[in-house]
Amino acid sequence: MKKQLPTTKRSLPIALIRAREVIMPPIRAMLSQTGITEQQWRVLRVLSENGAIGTKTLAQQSSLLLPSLTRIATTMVKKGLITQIRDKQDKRRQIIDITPLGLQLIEDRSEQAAKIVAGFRADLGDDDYELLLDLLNKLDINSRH
Amino acid sequence: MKKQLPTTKRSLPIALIRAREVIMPPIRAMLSQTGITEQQWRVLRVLSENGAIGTKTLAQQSSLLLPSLTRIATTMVKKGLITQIRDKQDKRRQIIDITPLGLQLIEDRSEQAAKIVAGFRADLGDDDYELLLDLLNKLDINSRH
DNA sequence: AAAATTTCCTTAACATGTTAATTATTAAAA
DNA sequence: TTTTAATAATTAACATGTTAAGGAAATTTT
Repeated sequence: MKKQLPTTKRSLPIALIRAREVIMPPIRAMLSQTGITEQQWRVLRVLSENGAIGTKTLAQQSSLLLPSLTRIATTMVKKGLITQIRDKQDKRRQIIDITPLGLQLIEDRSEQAAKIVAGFRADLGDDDYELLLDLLNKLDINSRH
Repeated sequence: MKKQLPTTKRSLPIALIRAREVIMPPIRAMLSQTGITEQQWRVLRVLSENGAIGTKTLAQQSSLLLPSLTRIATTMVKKGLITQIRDKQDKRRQIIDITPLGLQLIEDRSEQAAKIVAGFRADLGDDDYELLLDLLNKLDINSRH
């Protein structure tokens, strides 16, 4: 039996894009007040949770490709949001850390960001929201064959 | 009670990005054999399902912003995958249609694409797969306040 | 230890994402 | 009907996504 391609209305890749289109606008509106991008916000969030880490790890945890992070890091250093120091033990590595200014930015906006998240949670309902996160994570875990 | 921002590990925006990172590589591998991008593939899919439509509608249905579609359309016309004709009733509008070459490309790859989709469906399980799509769509629907 | 391989990161090149401004055309209002 | 407003699409500018290639330092082989 020949497999049929699902309609674009029932396509997982497209559904994931649409979901992001729904989720992001209020977050972008919030970020536009800060002068940083969605990706820069993710970098600050990861750093504030984990402290100083290598570029590669930071890229993975903030879901950025290395070439993107290289550029973003340059921008963020100029803005004074992060520092980038070469590791003395292993001179290939760069250690990135958040600055007080970066921490301040996160602090200033985290309540506002939390409210946006809470809004989506309320829209979808607590149970469905958690279920959605679980299913997305399951997709992630299953992929590590 | 002050709302807390969830960990990046439990963030919906990040989970959506990760899910896409999981889903896309095999699809990109398939597309790399065709010389078109993921976005160009979406455009062809939508056109093959709906026939000739205006640029704006096409952008919506293929989840692309108009400026992106403008550029993509130019590329695709050059490649001979689509045609772009100005509407005679309303000269502001452009009507985009798929060419036989574009249709051929879809046909040549749709079985291969369907197998990739079926693979993810199998990984997640039929029920969870449908549930995930439903939840993503629900997010979409609820957003139209 | 010299050569080959691997790892971390960067650079390059091109496509797309995103927001704002602009043009051309149509529709609506005064 | 002249002006004004709205619409469809494009252009511009900058940031990021994506793949490939490159450079420097560490690791492994021989």
